Amino acid sequence: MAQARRYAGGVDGNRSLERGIEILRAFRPGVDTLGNGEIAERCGLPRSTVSRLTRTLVNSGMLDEVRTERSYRLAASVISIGHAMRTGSPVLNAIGPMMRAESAKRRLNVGLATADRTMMVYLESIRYSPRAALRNVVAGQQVPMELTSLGRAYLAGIAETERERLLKLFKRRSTAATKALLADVRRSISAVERDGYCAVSWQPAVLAVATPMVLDGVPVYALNMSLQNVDRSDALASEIGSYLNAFAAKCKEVLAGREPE
Amino acid sequence: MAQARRYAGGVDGNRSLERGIEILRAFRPGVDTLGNGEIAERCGLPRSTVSRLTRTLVNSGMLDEVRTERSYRLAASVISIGHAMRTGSPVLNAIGPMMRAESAKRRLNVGLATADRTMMVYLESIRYSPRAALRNVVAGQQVPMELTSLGRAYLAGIAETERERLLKLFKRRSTAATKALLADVRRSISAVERDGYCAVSWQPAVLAVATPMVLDGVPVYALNMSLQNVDRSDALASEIGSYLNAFAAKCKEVLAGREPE
DNA sequence: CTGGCATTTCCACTAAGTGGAATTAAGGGG
DNA sequence: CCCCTTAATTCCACTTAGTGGAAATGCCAG
Repeated sequence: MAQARRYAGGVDGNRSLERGIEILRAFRPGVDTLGNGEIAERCGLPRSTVSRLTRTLVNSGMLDEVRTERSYRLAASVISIGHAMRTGSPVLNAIGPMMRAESAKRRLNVGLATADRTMMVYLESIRYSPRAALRNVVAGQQVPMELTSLGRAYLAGIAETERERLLKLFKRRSTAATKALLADVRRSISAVERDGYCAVSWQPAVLAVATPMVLDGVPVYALNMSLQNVDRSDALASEIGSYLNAFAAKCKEVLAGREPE
Repeated sequence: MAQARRYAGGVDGNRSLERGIEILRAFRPGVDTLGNGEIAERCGLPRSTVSRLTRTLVNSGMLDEVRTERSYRLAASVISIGHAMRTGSPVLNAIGPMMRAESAKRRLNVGLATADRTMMVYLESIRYSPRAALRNVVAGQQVPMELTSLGRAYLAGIAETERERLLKLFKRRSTAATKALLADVRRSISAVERDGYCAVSWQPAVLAVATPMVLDGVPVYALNMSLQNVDRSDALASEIGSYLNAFAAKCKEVLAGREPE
């Protein structure tokens, strides 16, 4: 009744399109090919519907058909759209070069990310390495929001209602240690409010420190700096934190200055 | 009549999904934000329809709304899907590391691309630089098929019917020099058939040599090697061409060996 | 405050999409 | 080699979900 009618002639959106996007999203690192049956299961859609939608996606160039195994793979078009996204991102364009410089100057990794549902996705990640190794960019890589400094900084940066919505989702999906985890997340959020940054080591021997970037006209981003092969220490965290605060301030300045194009 | 009915209850696909994808595609490097009106014009769709579809794309996380200027931007989700594509590409996974090694060994740029409609899109591009500079990856970048060695190698690798279809499209869009250009394209295709590779310099002082990679179960790819700041010379082209032929052969071997997973 | 432009909502219409059932195609033993 | 299982695709009657013109709303500029 009060149940807002989804998918009538109007306000709510387009069902087929939503479903098609959901199919594309079903492909993630680790699932390189999917057959119609598997897609139907994962997305909760009737098989005949999936069959039609995947055909459309193939015709539109978003999926490649793997005839031999009756399955599909993401097509190269998706990376060209991804490239367009990076190219068109004013935030990345403005501070990408600054991130590179900062990484070299401070001798640590510098990353920029924003949210994709309950994950954080890197727009850029500059890995510092003395020999300037090649593998710097892992743009598009996702890390879990609730476990990472990036994610927690993001949570600290968004509106409260949205934050609570997300926290509920984590509660629902985390199987174990939920209570403790959520408390830890809230502690990180408080840290951001107090110090401007939060520090987390969700991967062994990696210390990561992140801060939110709240700007006009774009989603909330998070900046991080991280170091490998170190022990967590509050002194180190606060040193990196102060670098990060200074860097974030500089970035915001630049973005405020060049935004009004 | 004979006009195959598009968009009935079946065989041809889904109209809304196709349109939604077309909207995403309207964002390309150079067009960072688009309003509904502009989208409507570019995609040839009624404005009210675009309004609904963009809303859906926002809800699905593919577009970000820029309230201040009543327009949209590609959202970060698209790069996470792009990342999944690269992660799931068996070809890129297999030969990406080989490309890196080859680039270092031969001291030149090595690229891997495939087609997105009438453009070639890089899956990977290893730029050789003595100081191992950072900016190596331009994955997702597009270059015109008819003007590049990559594109012409690709054309040489695909089925003839498809090739002729594409050539007709070039004829239609090229404003000038069509005759000469098409002849040049055909010359390159013959070169591939004769020598295994073709050489083109569509950018000043860059010599690029490319060869097709025709494999089972995946689209046709093209590999290229290129050098900056050189004069075009047949001797140089044939030297690089022989490197490329050898490298491509090695790649095909590896791919044949590890395909049957 | 008013006029012009752009976007969104409304709404009657019906084509377009849906999904269960039937059909076809694809391996895998026997 | 052929049958049998399993999965994908096509059919088709149904009707909902999407459409697009027109009206309404919202937004700036002057």
